[in-house]
Amino acid sequence: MPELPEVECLTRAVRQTLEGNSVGEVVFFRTNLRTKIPVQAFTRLFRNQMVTKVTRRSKYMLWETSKGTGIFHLGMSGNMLLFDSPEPQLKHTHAVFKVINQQDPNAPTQYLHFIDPRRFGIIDCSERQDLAKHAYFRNLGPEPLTNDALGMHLFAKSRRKSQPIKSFLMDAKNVVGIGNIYASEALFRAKIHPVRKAGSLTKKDFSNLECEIKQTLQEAIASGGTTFRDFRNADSNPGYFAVQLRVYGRSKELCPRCGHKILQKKIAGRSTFFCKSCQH
DNA sequence: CGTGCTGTTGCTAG
DNA sequence: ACTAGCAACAGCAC
Repeated sequence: MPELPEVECLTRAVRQTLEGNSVGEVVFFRTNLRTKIPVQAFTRLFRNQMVTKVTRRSKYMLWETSKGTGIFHLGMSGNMLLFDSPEPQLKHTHAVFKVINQQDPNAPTQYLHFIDPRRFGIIDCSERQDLAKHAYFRNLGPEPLTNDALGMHLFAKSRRKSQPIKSFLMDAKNVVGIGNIYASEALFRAKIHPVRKAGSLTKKDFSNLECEIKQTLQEAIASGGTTFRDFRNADSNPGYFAVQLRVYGRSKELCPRCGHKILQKKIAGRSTFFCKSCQH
């Protein structure tokens, strides 16, 4: 499930399936997810329209047609899976999209299922051209993987902030896509203590952190790409990739770098894992 | 059986 | 202005 690497891999899989094809019927089994699904508008946007682009911004997946953009978010437990059947195959299936294969009309019809047990996900759409100004996106910080001045940006934004660096990293106004797991992981790798005041970090700290954030996310995407390539497989079940997490979920185990015990502590209500002997 | 956690994020209250 | 806390929900470990 969905931190940025999971959303990125799922977006790539959906891109393979959907780009250049169109969505046929859409069936909604429930319309009250985190927000109300605009069924009418959504149908107008996709009926007999080719999906020209499938992209990711932050943890949102976007499906573009000439009429507008479908906006999807997986929340905490969302997933998309491809099946040969239009009937729900799993509990908590909220929507099914028929995929019209333009290239090969003889190929068996496939159906993209949207599943989300905790219903914290979003299915929405917009007709506007300047999507960046949409309420979902207008306050978002830069993408961590493609921004080449990420360290400097974070340094500038963090001046005079007393907030713990971990919370600062998880705030999408500063940088998107760093969730609870990868915040602990990136800070461990950068040897920075999670409760340090964001404003106390130096330029050098942030340039180091930039590298570790990028590597952590990229490794997760690389390892997820293989597990996820085939998402027409109910076993590609919601669950994190088989990346080795170095500290997350490993309290009381030994630090892989120095052998001290890994600690767990709540920061802003979220479990945080770190090694107090090698993170300063 | 409860009870307390869990991937997100936008709103509220201090 | 900043920051912590909470709510929306199902499922799972204990």
